[in-house]
Amino acid sequence: MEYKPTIEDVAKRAKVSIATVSRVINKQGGVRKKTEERIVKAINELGYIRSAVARSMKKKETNTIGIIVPDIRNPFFPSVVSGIERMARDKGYYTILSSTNESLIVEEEVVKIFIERGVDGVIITTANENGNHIKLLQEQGIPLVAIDRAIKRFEVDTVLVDNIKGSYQAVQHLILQGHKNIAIICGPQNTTPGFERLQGYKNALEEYNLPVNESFITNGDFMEESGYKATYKLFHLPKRPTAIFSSNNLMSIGCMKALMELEWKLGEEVSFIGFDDVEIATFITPKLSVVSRPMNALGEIAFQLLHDRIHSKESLPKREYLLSPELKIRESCRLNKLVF
Amino acid sequence: MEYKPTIEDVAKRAKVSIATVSRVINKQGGVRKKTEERIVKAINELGYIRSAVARSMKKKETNTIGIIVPDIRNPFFPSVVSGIERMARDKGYYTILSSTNESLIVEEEVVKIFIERGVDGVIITTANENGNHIKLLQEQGIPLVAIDRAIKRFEVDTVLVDNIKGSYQAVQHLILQGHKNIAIICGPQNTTPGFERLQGYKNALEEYNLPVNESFITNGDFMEESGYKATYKLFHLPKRPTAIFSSNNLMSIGCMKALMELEWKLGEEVSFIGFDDVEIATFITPKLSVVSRPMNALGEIAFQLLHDRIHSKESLPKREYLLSPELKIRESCRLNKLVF
DNA sequence: TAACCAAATGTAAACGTTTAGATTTTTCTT
DNA sequence: AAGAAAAATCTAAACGTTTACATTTGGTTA
Repeated sequence: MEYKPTIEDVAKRAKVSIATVSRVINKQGGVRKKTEERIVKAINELGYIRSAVARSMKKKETNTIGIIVPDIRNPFFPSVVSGIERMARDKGYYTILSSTNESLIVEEEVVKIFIERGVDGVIITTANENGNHIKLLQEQGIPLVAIDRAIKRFEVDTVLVDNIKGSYQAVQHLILQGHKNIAIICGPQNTTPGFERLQGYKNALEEYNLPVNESFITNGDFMEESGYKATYKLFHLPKRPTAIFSSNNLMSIGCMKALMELEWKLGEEVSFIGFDDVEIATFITPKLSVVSRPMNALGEIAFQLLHDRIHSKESLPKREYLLSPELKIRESCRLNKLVF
Repeated sequence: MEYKPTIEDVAKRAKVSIATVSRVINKQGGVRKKTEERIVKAINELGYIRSAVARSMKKKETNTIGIIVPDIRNPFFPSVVSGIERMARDKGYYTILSSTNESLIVEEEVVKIFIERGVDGVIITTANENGNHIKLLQEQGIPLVAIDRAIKRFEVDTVLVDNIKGSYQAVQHLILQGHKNIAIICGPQNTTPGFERLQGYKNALEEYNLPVNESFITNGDFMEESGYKATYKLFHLPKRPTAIFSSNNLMSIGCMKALMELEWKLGEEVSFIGFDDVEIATFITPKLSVVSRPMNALGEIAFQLLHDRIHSKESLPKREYLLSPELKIRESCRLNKLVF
């Protein structure tokens, strides 16, 4: 059965006009019961399925929202996406998801495609805060919400986690355990989380009158490999740090791998705390302490904001959510023996 | 700039007909250089972006493929999806992804929506092999490829990993280490991987003339919790197994959590091997042995098959790929001391 | 039972493209 | 320079809906 019946076929078979068929498909009422039954019967007999494409064409809405994430393999994002998806499905929206691998170019392309496809809104964790594509989106009047990473140059609804607070607390915890030589594995400094987590680190040191040692600040790109390399670098420093704070989950994993290879004893020779919980955290001995984020909530709120904006007639003011991360103290931050 | 320019606006501005504009948008050639320049200029000045919706309407193709997975939070799927996506983007296709949480109902709904939206093809890991939705897809003539889980009732292109072989090898390895009391944590028996992995387990036992002990066969649903519970059950058996084979990654994690709580010594009192590699594998002591699958390849092949089918005029025969899993021996399968 | 009214149904245009076929323009040939 | 051939361009229909507005139907009232 290659032939796809259209609303016209249904109309003919039920001996009514296409307008009435449309009316029953869309449950608009105002159709005599008997006619409706006839139409429903025709629909079933023909196996008619209405074309969302034609509908979108006329209504100028697609009930689709685009989601852009930098890396679908980072478990943080599936969790967020999962939150978005559940809410969206509930409201009759569907999601089209793209992972850009942190590529600015791919991200711009994806946005372009999303616009072509007429998405009703976009939720983005941008790899490219300053890109031209954000402007494009705004020019088209397409609602946008930024998640996890802010977009400062534009007025955009935003839902973030308090990175500064999170990393401040993490580093503070380390300090209170007596650590003075605390290293950080940074994320990219042109992203909100990368930048802010370094900021929180610095704030904590300053607060406790600890000097900032530039050699303890290592660069990473939120990928596992970079956490691994950074750890090696730290290990080979003339004066090693006694504690490491990693700016994200993947880099934490890389860091752990390096630690094992180097036989740099976690919890004894070096304490550790990471941003974002990781599956391995509770399987490593000692168990990893982490800053954990409410990922599902992040997604749900993001969709809610977007949905509001899609359906609001007047233009809403910019709204910002700042969720609190939670410090999960486990076992990887030990008292620094050197203190005593 | 709320107003969206159409092809007609471009045509007016460039003083040509919409047909010529269409020709340059689609790079079909046969347009004088000077005219083309004028048109391109007009496009840029107006910020024209062609409507994919209108285009799809006319061309009856959306350049979209639908992907259905049972659980986006299982890291196996992001990896597969990532493979699909990369290939797809390369060929100008976009993906719309839905995670069904193993729900048959959600899966049927999603398929319905995909059809409405006119996807050009579907890649599915079904939670519901026998569902009516598969038939629907076929009736509509929408190309379909099944991945990871077969759909036996219908003629469907399929790309699987050899589950029987994988679990056979895993269990064989355990047997060769001297284990006779080997337990399995099963997946749902109405899915290909769930069923086949049990089959491979049984085959191995039979091959080596070992009896099948029903109490060693525990039921799981591929979710972490069920692996956890199954392990507890095994632990409290009057006669404990000396080795456990877990049918998937999430259940392996659950199993590990239980092992730790129960202080059931991994590698000493109980050996372990799991289907699918997991992040935690190399962080646990002893390191977990696993059956690992080529996830990216899975996705890439699946897309390739789908793409072929979308573009082939004649109807292709059913094609099946069976990829080989790889046994990664690490440390969690020790010689069974009871042997000696 | 005629006239009227509300409810039900129908008509036709519009949404923004693509494309077959018609027409015009340019180029080539002699 | 005229005519033919080739190239460029245009016209108009079609894709499958939704919807404003027009028309018909059936029921109610006087």
